[in-house]
Amino acid sequence: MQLEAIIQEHIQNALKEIYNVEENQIALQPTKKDFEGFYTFVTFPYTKSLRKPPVEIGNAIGQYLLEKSGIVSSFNVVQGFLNLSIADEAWVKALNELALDADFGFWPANGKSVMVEFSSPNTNKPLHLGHLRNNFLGDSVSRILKASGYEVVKACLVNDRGIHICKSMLAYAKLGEGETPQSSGIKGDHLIGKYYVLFDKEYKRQIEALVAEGISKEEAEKKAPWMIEAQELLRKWEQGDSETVALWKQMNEWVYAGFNDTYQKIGVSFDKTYYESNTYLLGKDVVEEGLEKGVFFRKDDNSVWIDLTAEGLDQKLVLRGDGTSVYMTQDLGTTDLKFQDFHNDKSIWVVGNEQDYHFQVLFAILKRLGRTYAEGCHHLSYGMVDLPTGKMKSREGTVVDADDLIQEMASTAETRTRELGKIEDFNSEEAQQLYHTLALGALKYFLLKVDPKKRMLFNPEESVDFQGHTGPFIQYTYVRIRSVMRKADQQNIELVKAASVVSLAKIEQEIIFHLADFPSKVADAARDYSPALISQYVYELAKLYNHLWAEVSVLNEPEEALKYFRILLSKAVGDTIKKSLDLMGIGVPERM
RNA sequence: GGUCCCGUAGCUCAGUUGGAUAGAGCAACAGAUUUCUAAUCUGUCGGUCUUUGGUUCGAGUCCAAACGGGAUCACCA
Repeated sequence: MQLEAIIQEHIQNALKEIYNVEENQIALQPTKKDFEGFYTFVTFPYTKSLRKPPVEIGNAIGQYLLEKSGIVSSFNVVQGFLNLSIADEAWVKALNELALDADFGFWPANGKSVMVEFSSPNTNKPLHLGHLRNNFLGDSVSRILKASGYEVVKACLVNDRGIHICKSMLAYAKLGEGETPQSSGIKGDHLIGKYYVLFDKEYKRQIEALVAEGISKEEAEKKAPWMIEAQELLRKWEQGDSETVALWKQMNEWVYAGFNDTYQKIGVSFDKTYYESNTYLLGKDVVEEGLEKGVFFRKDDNSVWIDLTAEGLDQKLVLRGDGTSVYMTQDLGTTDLKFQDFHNDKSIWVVGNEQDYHFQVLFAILKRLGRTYAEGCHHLSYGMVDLPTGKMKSREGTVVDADDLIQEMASTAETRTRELGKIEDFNSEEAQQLYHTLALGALKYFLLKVDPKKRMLFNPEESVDFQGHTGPFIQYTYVRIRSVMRKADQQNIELVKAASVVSLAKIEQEIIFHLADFPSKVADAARDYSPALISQYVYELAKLYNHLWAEVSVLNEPEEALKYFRILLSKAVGDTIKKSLDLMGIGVPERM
């Protein structure tokens, strides 16, 4: 049983026995650094009902805990704050319980399932920094939900059709001259992205030319020859024109080869992939259903709408007058499909905050339609990643490309590692593996440590660091621990329960206190869909351990019992760091 | 203009759901290595928590308004 739970139970009993008050929610908080103790119970809320001064209540409960709890070693009362210190035997007992439990921090299956949809790339351009935030968030949230007891389905909806794809196709057909990833040596997704940029360049030139002839900009955007041709291409694709479809398939193959490479590099995978080319016609039956139920209505031009003004939203189009789909139509269809496929209790969409409104509307419609799964739907909205130079735009080529960035980080890791010269016995493959682990650790940690809903600024010059509050800092702490564990192993020291005779330093108590908090942190992170909570937790843990490291020695401790205790403590910290980083999709090296 | 999100140290961010004297990292400066990995540790410097009201024993946290930044309000996806 957890220390916190034990104390809470005793406080409950104390309130009952001393004041005859039944209280089922006892809130404890960590004691502030400047005060003596670990757990603090605030008595202010009880002063009114008990009609006693806060200090008196604190003293009475403190005295009770001291006598009856068996784990409170001393207490002090400051104003209405009852601060409790814990006996060393209780700390050691807590460590013994958590250190030897391989599943510590993970919650048992709760019988519920959740789908996390993320990544959802467009097939006309390679992944950039913004996509990385999406991918890392989705992957990490999936891991966190799994650790908290859910069965998780990771889904990806590939946006593989539409006018944007046709733009790349058109530019390629006009200018490609048969270029292939093989012939050019360019990665497939980058090759397609190149033609997307080329389209945009030419398109802009055509607009300017038309404007120069006196046509309005708006008109020019519609009348530019390449735009007309791209739209023609889309029509042909929808009609199944064999030549168009063949080109589309060819270019898709290249893009997927490129994507798979990147996904593998960043360690992201999916359980189910949906392709929009298969699902874009779905949803029309939902529109029919909505019309029958009177949820939707038809306007004179035959278009179908929903009126959501009662929910504080607007009227929203769900089907065009000519009977063709819009984004919302498709999403209604795919959401039904996803539910039919997996019957998930919850469904999470990891999508940027520019689509907040879309999801508000989608969820409102699902409720109106009486979908049973509507309650479990959640949009995990995250802010953009901005550059010092402004926004990233694929069309204009002003993006931080994902592959380039990872490459750059790996070479920074290499430079740094070489300077330190600690892995000279590594072979080339081992070294490359290490640089990759460090590069991704730094990048993932950097993108995940910030609250998802905040937009973040990425300064390539200084943002991603290897020192301080970073992934490599935490990886380094793990490496130190592994070094100790290897040496302990060489000395044939077995990992056993620590004896309770040892007298602990404050920092050792603090570490156990922090370790004991891990399971509830996992639960919090799952509840809030926030990897940032895990990142804060593991950073704090690494800092505490480094503090211990500077203060005492593990293996050179002369007192045997204390030495074994510290080895066990080190193991527990190492395991918890590894688990935490794994929840963020970050790997740990043995040495660095 | 309507709606939503954000505003904390020079910079990047925490702040455990309303608790004590608001914390980290970076940057700057000063120290620590005969000892388990110094990608580390210790210290100094740095604050009108955007502003003004309100709620109460108590507000960075909750409510209202204003100001500043962003997103969105397409028969694009």
